[in-house]
Amino acid sequence: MEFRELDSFLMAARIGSFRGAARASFVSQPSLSARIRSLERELHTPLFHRMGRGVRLTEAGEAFLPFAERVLEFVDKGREAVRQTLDEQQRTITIGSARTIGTYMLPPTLDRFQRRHPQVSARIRTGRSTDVLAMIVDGVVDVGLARGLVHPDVHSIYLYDEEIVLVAYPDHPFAEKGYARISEVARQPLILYDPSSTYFLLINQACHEAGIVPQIETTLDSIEATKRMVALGLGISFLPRSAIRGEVEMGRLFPIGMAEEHRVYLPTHVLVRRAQHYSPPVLAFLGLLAELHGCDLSGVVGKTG
Amino acid sequence: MEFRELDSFLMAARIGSFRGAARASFVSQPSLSARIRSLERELHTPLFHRMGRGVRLTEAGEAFLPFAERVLEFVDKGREAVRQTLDEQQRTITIGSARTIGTYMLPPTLDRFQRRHPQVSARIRTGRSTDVLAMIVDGVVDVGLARGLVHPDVHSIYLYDEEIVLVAYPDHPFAEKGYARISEVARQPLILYDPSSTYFLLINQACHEAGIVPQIETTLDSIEATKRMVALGLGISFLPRSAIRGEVEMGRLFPIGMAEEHRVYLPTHVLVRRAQHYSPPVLAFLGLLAELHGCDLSGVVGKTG
DNA sequence: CAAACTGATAGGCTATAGCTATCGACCTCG
DNA sequence: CGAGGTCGATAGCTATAGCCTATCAGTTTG
Repeated sequence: MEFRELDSFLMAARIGSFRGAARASFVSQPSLSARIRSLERELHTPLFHRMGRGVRLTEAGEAFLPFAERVLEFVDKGREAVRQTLDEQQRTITIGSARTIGTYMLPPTLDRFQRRHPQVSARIRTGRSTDVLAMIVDGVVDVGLARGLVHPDVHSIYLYDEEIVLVAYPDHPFAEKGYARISEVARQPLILYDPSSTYFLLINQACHEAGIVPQIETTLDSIEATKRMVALGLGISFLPRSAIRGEVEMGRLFPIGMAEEHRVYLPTHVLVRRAQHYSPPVLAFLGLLAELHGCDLSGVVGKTG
Repeated sequence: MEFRELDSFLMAARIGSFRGAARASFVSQPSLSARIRSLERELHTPLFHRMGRGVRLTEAGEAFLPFAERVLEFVDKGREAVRQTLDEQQRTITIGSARTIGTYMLPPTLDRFQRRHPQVSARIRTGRSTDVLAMIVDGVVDVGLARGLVHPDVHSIYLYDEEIVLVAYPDHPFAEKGYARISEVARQPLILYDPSSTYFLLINQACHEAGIVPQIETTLDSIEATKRMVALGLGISFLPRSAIRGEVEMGRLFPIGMAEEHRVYLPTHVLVRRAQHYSPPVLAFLGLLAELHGCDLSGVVGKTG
């Protein structure tokens, strides 16, 4: 069965004549006759009564008609669905962001992006780095901001290191000194958030390498809540430097310096699904990131030109 | 767009590899690739991400998938609908019959038909001759039994003449004589049925030709009721000979002879829609009629062999 | 690092869908 | 009643679209 056969069938049924249908379909009458004949042969029954003047549907033709119509109707709907998807792709970008990693970097970046591409609307989903990877793999989001993760279907491009700094309240002894040694940290009550996150893992790792066992007083699930608890003097914490800028300026939190070898860095990567084609908003967003952080995207978007 | 393209698209989407889909579709991998490429070109967008190993649907492909599925689904349903129609055509015949003309001839004919073709079920619709013609034209019935009518799309084949006989009750003076003259009929109260039927028209015509004005006492809409009224002695009537056989044998009605030139004959024809192909039951029914009445069907069914 | 996958590409063959020209049947109109 | 204008079917030709095999380039895997 061929679409042109269905087309000719419907046209002939509507017009009531092969010649007329052929004229309307811009084919010769023998061609249209052949199409109908082919369809009839496939269905093992005539679809039209050929009379002196014009043709008339047989019962079988009458029965087939609505299905032929719906077939072509669904082809049209499919075309339209693809068209809409493309349209939407031109105007939307969906970004997945790990909370610690992308949350404080994303707003200014996004602000800049939307200034440059005002017609593009962005949707943000947050989660842990592994969740972001899953979102990328599942196609739920177009790009992800997370720590570097290895997956055969995902490109992971390094952007920058987020420094995790020791933070105390302004009256804390560390704040007065302005720095602390790692051994001293072990004796202080620590407030950390999201024990399943990369951030948590890195801090534990750093402590372990320094041979100390941190005294974890509290864990909670929000950076903002952690900042407030530190500000209230309930303990000290490790937090991303970009997350505490405002509080430091207002004098409510105080960053504590540490020896070079004990500094903790959280690497931020941008993740995209391996594909040949990326939508214009995705390409623009990746371009902006490359521009801001000086990273190399040639291995990702350079593949097809 | 072509069906084989949709087929290949669905297969590749399901299997996740062009090579595998090609194997499953019994075509070469380049052919399947070409089909997909053609579809993508028509939709102005890639439908698959080609990765090192296998392929993965793009968003557009994901959007198109359900429509492609439904298109093929409706093709199948259309095929099935045609198949069912054919099946039913093999087992059913729908007959339209004019009440006066076919009612008393039809039951024995149909009985004979069903004895010969026990698997065929028959549906009967009744009406006046003009109604039967309309049923034929509309395709509501396969064959019609009516008076001969002219319509460009309808074959009308003469079967036999139904004699309309004068009928009286056994004690009537005509019955004692056994015959009557047309002038005598004019002085008798007449009971006729269905003033819009061909039967009524013919009787009026016969009276007019004989120069008499019939004294129509009663008209009603049923032959059976007419027979009962005649039997009760309320008047005399003209009725089809085949319609009164039973009552005559039982001595409740008496047929009155008339002069040759005043006899009324109602010609019975079989009507079929002009078509090249008739279902086996229709052909069998027409064949039975030809056999019973010795008529010639070569102009109807002989067209295609 | 070789072997075994993946899909893309090139070249050649062939089946087919299209065309024009014509035929036979039917209807219409002078 | 015959000429002309419909109708769909048929025949013969041609261009092309779709298929195949062979091969290439890249990726994954043992």
